[in-house]
Amino acid sequence: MIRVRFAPSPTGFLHVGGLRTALYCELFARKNNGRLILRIEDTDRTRLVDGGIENIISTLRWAGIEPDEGPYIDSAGELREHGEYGPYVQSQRLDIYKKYVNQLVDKGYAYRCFCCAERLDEMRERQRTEGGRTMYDRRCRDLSEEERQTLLASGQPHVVRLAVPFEGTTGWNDLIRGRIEISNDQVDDQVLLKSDGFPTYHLAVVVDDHLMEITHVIRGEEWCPSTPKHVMLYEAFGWEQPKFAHLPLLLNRDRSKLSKRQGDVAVEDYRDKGYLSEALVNFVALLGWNPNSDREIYSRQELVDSFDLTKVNRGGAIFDLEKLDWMNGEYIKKLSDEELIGLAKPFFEKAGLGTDQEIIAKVALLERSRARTLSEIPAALPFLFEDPDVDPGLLSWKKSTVEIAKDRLIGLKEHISELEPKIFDSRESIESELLGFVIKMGWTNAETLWPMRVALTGLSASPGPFEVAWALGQETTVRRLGSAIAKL
RNA sequence: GGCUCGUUCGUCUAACGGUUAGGACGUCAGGUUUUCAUCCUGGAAACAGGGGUUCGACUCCCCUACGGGCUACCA
Repeated sequence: MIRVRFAPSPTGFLHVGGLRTALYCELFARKNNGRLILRIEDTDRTRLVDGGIENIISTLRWAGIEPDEGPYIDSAGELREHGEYGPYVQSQRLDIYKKYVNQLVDKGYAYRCFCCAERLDEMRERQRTEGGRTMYDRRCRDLSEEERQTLLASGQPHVVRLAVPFEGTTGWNDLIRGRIEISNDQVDDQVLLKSDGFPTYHLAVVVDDHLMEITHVIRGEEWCPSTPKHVMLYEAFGWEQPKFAHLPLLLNRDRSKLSKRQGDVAVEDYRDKGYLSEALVNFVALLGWNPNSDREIYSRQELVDSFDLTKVNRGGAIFDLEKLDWMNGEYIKKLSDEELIGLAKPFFEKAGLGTDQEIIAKVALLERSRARTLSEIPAALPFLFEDPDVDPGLLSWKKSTVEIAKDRLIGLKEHISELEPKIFDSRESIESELLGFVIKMGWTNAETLWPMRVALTGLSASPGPFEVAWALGQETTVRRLGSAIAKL
């Protein structure tokens, strides 16, 4: 049984890079009929954020990622856990780590270190000025049993460090990168247990992955340098190692690791800007991997079916919004009317444009071919909410005359004001009615439709006049035609 | 600085060692259209550089350059 985990820290929001990692974990699990585990790595108490766990869970859910095990939010909004391998929150597993770290100390794979922060800082400072690598000098590794007992008895705070072998090399076969080997003399005597009794990432990740029977560790490339430490821990414990797959990073435009400051990195930022979760997921899935076909748009099932971890790229990918915008527009076009209206509604409320279902529906449907994000829909058609200030100079079509514009507007106004109100009930009926009228009158499209559109919208670019008339309704349409005529 | 990973159009990417190096976004030019958007057609645009290996290298090896990551009692 394949078991993969997504193991974020609850630091306040889900990073889009984290979303991609979670997605690849999910695709891999589903493809192989395995299980996806969510584990919360909250061993750094200084970076905890209230509600961080709930935020991760709900954001993953928004993206359509539902772990099989781990913390979840029940229908009553309570945080609970499911699965046989819990607890799935590391801060609730402290006793477990303590037990295993003691095993390591007993067997000589780890040792207690009493060095204080000041000494470590000084040491690194000196190492830096000497131009070499900055690593713990292993002073406490050589403490005699007597010295150690004395320090321990004195209540001196201490950490537990991994006793890295002095010689040799440690490596692993990365599913994405192939064999990676690192000389042991480059590996620091990593702190495993902090003086506050919390484990560091390195200890906790190995213990938990083993206990939770994780078969594949899928994580970001930034973990490559510390993977030898993890391999050493597996060896020290005598545990079978999982397979490792290190994903390429998501990058800023300047090719540095994707970060705040250079744009939005929180998934919720994209949600709030009006990106559809399907679009964001589709986009992010194709950053670093693709199904080797000429298509760009894939359903979730298609992604699952074609996913292949070993085909993931090795180079980092710039998170470029232009293509995301296009893709989001494609997804908006595919939405049903009901879906589009439902999704657009919150953005109207946020823009302070009310919750009038009818007007939201009209705006959303008029904008669907234009919109790249949901948030730009409410602001796109201001003339639906109040009468525009029409520039008289704009009213006649560029290749026509003011006289013709005025004549057409008068004709349209008279005709429209005499129409049965129910013709305005549907977009199709009003469009075919007015189109038929223009043809019957023998008017050419341009010299008629341009003035009408400008009279109704005041804009040089907007949706077509008939659909705008439908959206405005009979009364407003007639009124605006009237005030435009008065300006000519 | 040390260690390590990477490098195909501007961007995301495809290409059993044999292709006019393909697609998509963006861009440019046309077309459809009352305008914008949509839609259609077409164009420009890439194998980082140098050595090998090979009958033949984008594909394999080495070097260089450039870029990234890591270098915490953070993950």
